Amino acid sequence: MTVRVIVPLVYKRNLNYLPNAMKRYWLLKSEPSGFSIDDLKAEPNRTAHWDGVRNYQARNYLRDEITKGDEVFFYHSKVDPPRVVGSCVVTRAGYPDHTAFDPRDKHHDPKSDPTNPRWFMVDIKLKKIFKNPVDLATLKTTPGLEKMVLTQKGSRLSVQPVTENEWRIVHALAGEKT
DNA sequence: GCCAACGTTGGC
DNA sequence: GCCAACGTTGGC
Repeated sequence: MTVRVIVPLVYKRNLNYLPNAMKRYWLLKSEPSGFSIDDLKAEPNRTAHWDGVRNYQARNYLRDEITKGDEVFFYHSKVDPPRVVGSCVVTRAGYPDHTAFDPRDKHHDPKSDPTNPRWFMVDIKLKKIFKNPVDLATLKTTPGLEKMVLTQKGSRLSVQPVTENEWRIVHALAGEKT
Protein backbone atom coordinates (compact mmCIF):
# COMPACT_ATOMS: atom_id res chain seq x y z
CA MET A 1 0.00 0.00 0.00
CA THR A 2 1.22 3.44 -0.88
CA VAL A 3 0.53 6.29 1.43
CA ARG A 4 0.78 9.67 -0.17
CA VAL A 5 1.40 12.63 1.96
CA ILE A 6 1.08 15.94 0.26
CA VAL A 7 3.19 18.52 1.97
CA PRO A 8 2.94 22.12 0.83
CA LEU A 9 6.53 23.19 0.41
CA VAL A 10 6.28 26.88 -0.06
CA TYR A 11 4.08 29.42 1.58
CA LYS A 12 3.75 32.91 0.29
CA ARG A 13 3.92 34.40 3.71
CA ASN A 14 7.28 34.50 5.37
CA LEU A 15 6.02 34.65 8.89
CA ASN A 16 2.80 32.72 8.91
CA TYR A 17 3.99 29.45 7.55
CA LEU A 18 1.55 27.19 9.31
CA PRO A 19 -1.37 25.96 7.21
CA ASN A 20 -3.83 27.31 9.75
CA ALA A 21 -2.11 30.65 10.05
CA MET A 22 -4.53 33.29 11.18
CA LYS A 23 -6.24 35.05 8.37
CA ARG A 24 -5.74 38.71 7.94
CA TYR A 25 -7.92 41.61 6.98
CA TRP A 26 -7.65 44.24 4.27
CA LEU A 27 -9.45 47.12 2.67
CA LEU A 28 -9.70 47.64 -1.08
CA LYS A 29 -10.72 50.94 -2.60
CA SER A 30 -12.64 51.34 -5.81
CA GLU A 31 -14.36 54.19 -7.52
CA PRO A 32 -17.87 52.82 -8.07
CA SER A 33 -18.06 54.65 -11.40
CA GLY A 34 -15.40 52.18 -12.51
CA PHE A 35 -16.19 49.06 -10.50
CA SER A 36 -18.73 48.99 -7.70
CA ILE A 37 -19.76 46.38 -5.19
CA ASP A 38 -22.93 45.91 -7.26
CA ASP A 39 -20.72 45.15 -10.25
CA LEU A 40 -19.00 42.51 -8.14
CA LYS A 41 -22.38 41.08 -7.19
CA ALA A 42 -23.21 40.78 -10.89
CA GLU A 43 -20.05 38.84 -11.73
CA PRO A 44 -20.24 35.08 -12.23
CA ASN A 45 -19.98 33.42 -8.84
CA ARG A 46 -19.84 36.96 -7.40
CA THR A 47 -16.12 36.77 -7.98
CA ALA A 48 -13.72 39.12 -9.74
CA HIS A 49 -10.02 39.75 -10.10
CA TRP A 50 -8.76 42.95 -8.57
CA ASP A 51 -6.78 44.32 -11.50
CA GLY A 52 -5.36 47.72 -12.27
CA VAL A 53 -3.40 48.46 -9.12
CA ARG A 54 -0.31 50.43 -10.17
CA ASN A 55 1.26 51.44 -6.91
CA TYR A 56 4.23 49.59 -5.46
CA GLN A 57 3.16 49.42 -1.84
CA ALA A 58 -0.28 48.18 -2.82
CA ARG A 59 1.35 45.76 -5.27
CA ASN A 60 3.51 44.33 -2.51
CA TYR A 61 0.47 43.56 -0.42
CA LEU A 62 -1.26 41.91 -3.37
CA ARG A 63 1.81 39.92 -4.37
CA ASP A 64 3.29 38.97 -1.01
CA GLU A 65 0.80 39.30 1.80
CA ILE A 66 -2.82 38.79 0.88
CA THR A 67 -3.74 35.15 0.72
CA LYS A 68 -6.70 32.90 0.16
CA GLY A 69 -9.17 33.06 3.00
CA ASP A 70 -8.27 36.59 4.03
CA GLU A 71 -11.20 38.95 4.29
CA VAL A 72 -11.51 42.41 2.82
CA PHE A 73 -13.66 45.47 3.09
CA PHE A 74 -14.94 46.92 -0.16
CA TYR A 75 -14.67 50.71 -0.07
CA HIS A 76 -16.22 53.22 -2.44
CA SER A 77 -13.99 56.22 -3.03
CA LYS A 78 -14.67 59.41 -4.98
CA VAL A 79 -18.32 59.39 -4.01
CA ASP A 80 -20.28 61.36 -1.46
CA PRO A 81 -19.90 60.13 1.14
CA PRO A 82 -16.96 57.79 0.63
CA ARG A 83 -17.82 54.63 2.54
CA VAL A 84 -17.22 51.00 3.38
CA VAL A 85 -19.97 49.19 1.51
CA GLY A 86 -19.40 45.52 2.16
CA SER A 87 -17.11 42.60 2.75
CA CYS A 88 -15.49 39.95 0.58
CA VAL A 89 -13.27 36.93 0.90
CA VAL A 90 -10.04 36.34 -1.02
CA THR A 91 -10.42 33.26 -3.22
CA ARG A 92 -7.05 33.42 -4.95
CA ALA A 93 -3.76 34.85 -3.72
CA GLY A 94 -1.55 37.14 -5.76
CA TYR A 95 -0.86 36.36 -9.42
CA PRO A 96 0.25 38.50 -12.36
CA ASP A 97 -2.11 41.23 -13.49
CA HIS A 98 -2.53 40.39 -17.15
CA THR A 99 -4.13 43.73 -17.95
CA ALA A 100 -0.64 45.24 -17.73
CA PHE A 101 0.41 43.16 -20.77
CA ASP A 102 -2.41 44.33 -23.02
CA PRO A 103 -1.55 47.44 -25.08
CA ARG A 104 -5.23 48.20 -25.53
CA ASP A 105 -5.96 48.09 -21.84
CA LYS A 106 -6.38 51.27 -19.84
CA HIS A 107 -3.86 49.94 -17.31
CA HIS A 108 -1.29 48.76 -19.84
CA ASP A 109 2.29 49.01 -18.63
CA PRO A 110 4.98 48.23 -21.21
CA LYS A 111 7.50 47.77 -18.41
CA SER A 112 5.62 44.72 -17.17
CA ASP A 113 5.96 41.57 -19.24
CA PRO A 114 4.81 38.01 -18.64
CA THR A 115 8.32 36.72 -17.94
CA ASN A 116 8.83 39.34 -15.26
CA PRO A 117 5.48 40.70 -14.19
CA ARG A 118 5.51 43.95 -12.30
CA TRP A 119 1.85 44.14 -11.24
CA PHE A 120 -0.28 41.63 -9.40
CA MET A 121 -3.87 41.01 -8.49
CA VAL A 122 -6.00 38.75 -6.31
CA ASP A 123 -9.47 37.28 -6.72
CA ILE A 124 -12.21 38.28 -4.34
CA LYS A 125 -15.69 36.94 -3.82
CA LEU A 126 -18.52 39.06 -2.48
CA LYS A 127 -19.60 38.08 0.98
CA LYS A 128 -21.95 40.81 2.14
CA ILE A 129 -23.26 44.13 0.91
CA PHE A 130 -23.86 46.18 4.05
CA LYS A 131 -27.39 47.45 4.58
CA ASN A 132 -25.85 50.35 6.45
CA PRO A 133 -22.57 51.36 4.81
CA VAL A 134 -20.09 53.09 7.09
CA ASP A 135 -18.98 56.47 5.86
CA LEU A 136 -15.51 57.88 6.25
CA ALA A 137 -16.56 60.69 8.57
CA THR A 138 -17.90 58.12 11.02
CA LEU A 139 -14.73 56.07 10.82
CA LYS A 140 -12.69 59.16 11.56
CA THR A 141 -14.53 59.88 14.79
CA THR A 142 -14.91 56.34 16.11
CA PRO A 143 -12.72 55.38 19.08
CA GLY A 144 -10.41 52.54 18.19
CA LEU A 145 -10.03 53.57 14.57
CA GLU A 146 -7.55 56.40 15.16
CA LYS A 147 -4.73 54.37 13.66
CA MET A 148 -6.68 52.79 10.83
CA VAL A 149 -4.81 53.44 7.58
CA LEU A 150 -7.95 54.82 5.96
CA THR A 151 -8.47 57.49 8.60
CA GLN A 152 -4.97 58.90 8.33
CA LYS A 153 -4.62 62.30 6.73
CA GLY A 154 -3.50 62.09 3.14
CA SER A 155 -3.92 58.33 3.10
CA ARG A 156 -4.50 57.16 -0.44
CA LEU A 157 -3.21 53.64 -0.47
CA SER A 158 -5.78 51.59 -2.39
CA VAL A 159 -4.85 48.26 -0.81
CA GLN A 160 -4.35 48.50 2.90
CA PRO A 161 -4.16 46.29 5.97
CA VAL A 162 -6.91 46.32 8.59
CA THR A 163 -6.40 45.00 12.11
CA GLU A 164 -8.70 42.39 13.57
CA ASN A 165 -10.02 44.94 16.03
CA GLU A 166 -10.70 47.47 13.27
CA TRP A 167 -12.48 44.72 11.37
CA ARG A 168 -14.76 44.13 14.35
CA ILE A 169 -15.42 47.80 15.04
CA VAL A 170 -16.39 48.58 11.45
CA HIS A 171 -18.75 45.61 11.41
CA ALA A 172 -20.33 46.87 14.62
CA LEU A 173 -20.82 50.30 13.06
CA ALA A 174 -22.49 48.68 10.08
CA GLY A 175 -24.70 46.56 12.32
CA GLU A 176 -23.19 43.44 10.78
CA LYS A 177 -21.95 40.25 12.37
CA THR A 178 -18.31 39.35 11.81
C1' DG B 1 -14.19 71.06 -10.00
C1' DC B 2 -10.60 72.35 -6.67
C1' DC B 3 -6.49 71.30 -4.65
C1' DA B 4 -3.59 69.08 -0.75
C1' DA B 5 -1.07 65.20 -0.24
C1' DC B 6 1.44 61.69 -2.34
C1' DG B 7 4.16 59.01 -5.63
C1' DT B 8 7.10 58.88 -9.74
C1' DT B 9 10.32 60.57 -13.13
C1' DG B 10 14.39 62.33 -14.82
C1' DG B 11 17.96 66.08 -15.20
C1' DC B 12 21.88 67.22 -12.93
C1' DG C 1 21.21 60.70 -4.66
C1' DC C 2 18.86 65.16 -4.60
C1' DC C 3 14.86 67.47 -5.71
C1' DA C 4 11.88 70.16 -9.07
C1' DA C 5 8.41 69.14 -12.04
C1' DC C 6 4.82 66.48 -13.13
C1' DG C 7 0.95 63.14 -12.65
C1' DT C 8 -2.53 60.94 -9.67
C1' DT C 9 -5.63 60.15 -5.82
C1' DG C 10 -9.51 61.16 -3.47
C1' DG C 11 -11.83 64.11 0.16
C1' DC C 12 -14.28 68.06 0.14
